[in-house]
Amino acid sequence: MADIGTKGQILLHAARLFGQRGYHGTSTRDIAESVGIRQPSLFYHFGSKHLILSELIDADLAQDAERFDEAMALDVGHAERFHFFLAVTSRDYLTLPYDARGYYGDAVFSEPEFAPQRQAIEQQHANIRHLVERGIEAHEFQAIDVDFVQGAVNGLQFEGMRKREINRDAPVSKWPLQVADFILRAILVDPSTLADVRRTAAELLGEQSER
Amino acid sequence: MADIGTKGQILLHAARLFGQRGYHGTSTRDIAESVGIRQPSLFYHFGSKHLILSELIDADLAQDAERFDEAMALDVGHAERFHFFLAVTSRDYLTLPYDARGYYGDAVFSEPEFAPQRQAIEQQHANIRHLVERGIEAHEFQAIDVDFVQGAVNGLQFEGMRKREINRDAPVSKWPLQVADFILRAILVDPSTLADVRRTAAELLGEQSER
DNA sequence: ATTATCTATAGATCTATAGATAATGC
DNA sequence: ATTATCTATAGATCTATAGATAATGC
Repeated sequence: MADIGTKGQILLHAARLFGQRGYHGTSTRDIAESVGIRQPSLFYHFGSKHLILSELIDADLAQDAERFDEAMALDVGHAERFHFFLAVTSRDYLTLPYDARGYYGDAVFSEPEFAPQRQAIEQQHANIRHLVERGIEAHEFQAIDVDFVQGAVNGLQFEGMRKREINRDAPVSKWPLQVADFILRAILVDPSTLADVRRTAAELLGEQSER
Repeated sequence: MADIGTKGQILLHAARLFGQRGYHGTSTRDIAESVGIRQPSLFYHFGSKHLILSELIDADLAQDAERFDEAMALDVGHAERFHFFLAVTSRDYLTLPYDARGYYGDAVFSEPEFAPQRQAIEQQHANIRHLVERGIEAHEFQAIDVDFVQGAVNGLQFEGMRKREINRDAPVSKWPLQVADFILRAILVDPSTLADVRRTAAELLGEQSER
């Protein structure tokens, strides 16, 4: 285990506490106590409480954007591309060193301090809609409401984070492929092709470094 | 519009604010100002802040339990029963006079004051698993992980509430059937039967009073 | 000199209680 | 008498700043 320093410790403990109790349910004193320092010492590393959350989210969003580019660069069918994207992002969310549960779900994002993050989240949603639209155009996916599918993806990814937080021992390793399978089966024109799609996408997933 | 009295106004405004900013992000002063009374006047109607949230949740959970009993009493196949249950509960969540978004998603539920609600939520999850298990035994549903399906149902229902809160003008009326269709298509042994399942279930839904 | 912590505390909240006040209903 | 509000405020937070202190590195 690498030494992540006090700043890293703050991010780690803040992420866990925000996930468990929400942003407003966690005080800077809670975070400091968890890290083992005094409350004002936090402000040496972060200018304000909301910058702790911003830094956590920005890391997640940057990774999501990278995963979209990776998926777009793949020379495979739209079903395989979307399956890979869903599985890899679901896995990312569950394996991040700083746990992301409670972030997006937390209503705190409607506050003005987080306007830049809201914009990045909207970009991510547009990326998902784009993947689904291409699949529909290629007649691999049903002519389904792309906004609905984007919402379903969101809902399932949040739920994965929530479940992990509630039970740390849950068999999280199965979740990413379950999410990808579930969504693809629901939208594929021919669900019987799912086994093939899954095989190809799972290979791509295996090649990915888990970070 | 019926006169709901000050207590009803408090529930209405608190529900909206909890949904927008979370429980800890909403002060009793915020609620009182929204209603148009002074902050201490809230405590004439509710003994404490957390009793406002408890009352809101209890109403939702009681309705969910009723819907499960209704679904179990139907003399139809397991696919139709589950489709009906998903559509009707999704619709309930979106048409409640006191809006439920942010409640379950809010991490506040892990706090000790809400232990009774946690127990009722766990019962609701067990009900969903029961519906899926019966469908698997009857070979109408694939041999899918019932815990995963329960989580997917949760994730989609939360997402519906979230989307409504963000955009009040969103075409919410389509969402309940979209959720039911999406989940059924993903778990049915033979997805080509979905159109028939949907027809039967949608009729049952139409017979239901929207409350 | 720089880095990273600490103690002390300002000033702004927050929930909840005490007790006064006014209106309604017997 | 009961119901529903109000003003005033206690007492417990919360975020953030000021300024002291100690350790490390030139």
